[in-house]
Amino acid sequence: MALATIRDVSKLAGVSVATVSRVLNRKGYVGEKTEQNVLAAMKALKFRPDHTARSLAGKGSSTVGLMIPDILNPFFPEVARAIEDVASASGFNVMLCNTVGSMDKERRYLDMLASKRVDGIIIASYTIQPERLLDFMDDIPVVLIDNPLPDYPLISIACNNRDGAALAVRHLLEEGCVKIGHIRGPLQVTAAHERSLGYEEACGSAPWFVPSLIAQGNFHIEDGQRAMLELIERHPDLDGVFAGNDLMAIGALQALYKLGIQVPEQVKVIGFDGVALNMSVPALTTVAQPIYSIGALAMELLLRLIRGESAERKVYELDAKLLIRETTRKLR
Amino acid sequence: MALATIRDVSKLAGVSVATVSRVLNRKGYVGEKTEQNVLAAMKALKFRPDHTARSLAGKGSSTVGLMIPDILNPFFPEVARAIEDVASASGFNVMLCNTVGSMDKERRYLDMLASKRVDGIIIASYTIQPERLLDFMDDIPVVLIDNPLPDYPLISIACNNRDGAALAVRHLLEEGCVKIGHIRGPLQVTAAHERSLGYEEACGSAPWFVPSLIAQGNFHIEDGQRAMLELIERHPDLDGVFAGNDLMAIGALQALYKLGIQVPEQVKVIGFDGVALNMSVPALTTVAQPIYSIGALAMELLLRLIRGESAERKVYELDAKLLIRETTRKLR
DNA sequence: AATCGTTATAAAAGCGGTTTCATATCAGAT
DNA sequence: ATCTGATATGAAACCGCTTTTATAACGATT
Repeated sequence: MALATIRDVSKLAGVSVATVSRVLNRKGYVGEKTEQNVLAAMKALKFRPDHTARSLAGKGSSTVGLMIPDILNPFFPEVARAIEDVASASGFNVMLCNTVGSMDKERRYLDMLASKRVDGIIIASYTIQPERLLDFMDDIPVVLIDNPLPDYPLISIACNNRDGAALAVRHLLEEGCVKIGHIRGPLQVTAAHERSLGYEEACGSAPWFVPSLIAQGNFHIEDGQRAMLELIERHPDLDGVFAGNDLMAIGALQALYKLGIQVPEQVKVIGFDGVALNMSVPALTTVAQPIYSIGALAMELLLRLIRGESAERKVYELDAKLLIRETTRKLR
Repeated sequence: MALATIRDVSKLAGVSVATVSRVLNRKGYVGEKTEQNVLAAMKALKFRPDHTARSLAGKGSSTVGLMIPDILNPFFPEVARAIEDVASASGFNVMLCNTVGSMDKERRYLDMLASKRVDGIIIASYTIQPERLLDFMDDIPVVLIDNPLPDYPLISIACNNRDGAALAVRHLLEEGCVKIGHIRGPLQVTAAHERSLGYEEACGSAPWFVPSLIAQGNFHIEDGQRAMLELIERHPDLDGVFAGNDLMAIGALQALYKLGIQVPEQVKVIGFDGVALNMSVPALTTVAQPIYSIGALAMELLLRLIRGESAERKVYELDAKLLIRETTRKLR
């Protein structure tokens, strides 16, 4: 059974297609009885309007694109979840675009999304070129997440990385640390940079501070392991570590475990992100980004843009908050 | 600047729209010189064909739907990643549908996907009704993952849960365990059931076996914690635990940590799934599903169906494999 | 010289909706 | 009795692309 069209319905109901369309969209005048007939015909034929045709005819596609660098990074599923929740509540679908950080895939996806006439795009990217974006935005609204471009007239959502980082370091200080190292993220990522600024803000002027207390990694678990080993070698008297993200903090934890160093007794560890799954043992203290809120806000603002409502083009900054668990403070 | 249409191009190139379409699709006769003209016109107008119109006119949408219960469960991002990789390599897009396990959302999404004329659907669901699915499959090819429906003529991909579970328990036995508990997953999930069958297969006839060695949970970390506490209370002499998935194994680990019980010295723990991120300390021994392969195979088979190529409608079972890490065997 | 298969292109008919415009009815106002 | 505005409905154009059908030119066959 091929799917029924609006014309089939109109025939069965003995009305014109225009009338069926009106019923479909609850728009324009339709007689009480006519409406009933049409509705009945639809039911009888299992009519399901063709979105494709509908968007061709000028309505939107009710679809938004979500471009992220890597769905395996637990941060992004949570963002995706929020976006999907908000989108779905407004009758929108989400097209998933995993760019694996490749600029080429990014470009191809952008083209593809435009071809598919998506109504809007949410992008998390460390490599996107602002000019390409601005080109696009004439036709399709865009919202950026995670990595803002403050100097361009576009909407970005991110958390206050600098303040969050300072929060983390101050917590370590309050818990009694007197020599705190930092495992910072990739140099080109703004968020990583901001977090290291927060670290320096909180302890850069301490008498014990030296630049060699900072190691570097690419946000992966293995980087955290390696960096932790480096730090301990350089500073055996280290008693606190602030990692630029949770994954590297986990890596640090694993390295300390292998070295036989007790956490939190000998060294305290704090991460950044607060990804939903709290899987480590002992449980990782961290600075939690409001990940879900970031995603939800991004989608809400995108919806505003899509509907042509006003929305200020600026960087929306959300606060991170301290989540004290077991790697900085002994239980009981 | 509104986007250029095929008519704009035809006008600029001084040919008919049919010719432009032929150039676009490399199909039918087109003169050498004409083609050059058309190509030039396309470039000049930044022409980008409208996928919407194209699919209305009978071509596919080059889009597949991916329905999963929860993107926050780390199993699914990995599946999604695989599916996206394969899809994207063949010029397909993926529509993300997070059902949060709700049958209602499932139904709505299925409708939506059909309305959008997706070319195929990959579904992971514990609640889907086979009849609805069969209805659909006349129009749209479907591939199931994770939770097979063996009694229906459709393609499912899953791992051999029973053998994998037996593998896990035998590993514990080999490592010297003499009393092994099991934290099983949700009763209605086939995979969880299969895994508990594997457990019983491997040790159900051991002299020490009693049914109270089996606790139950819903695949979440907290369930693992609670179940572990139950088991230890019932059997203080327990020295091994096989959890039905990694999340519950992590929960078990956390519970043991709080009880001050050493892992793996006093109690050994093994999980199931092998999700990409190995975050626990000590690192979790587990039975790894070939998650990426499951996703990739699902998408490959779906592509075959879409292209009308032959594909056997059966359950494709992939082997799980033991991943020995630190929760069952002391390092060095 | 008549016939035929290739090659090259255009005109037009969809695909399944939306929307504009025209037409018709009917109740109330004048 | 006529006019007017609200209510109802249908015919047809249109969205941007694909595809079928028609037409024409051309070299090769017979």
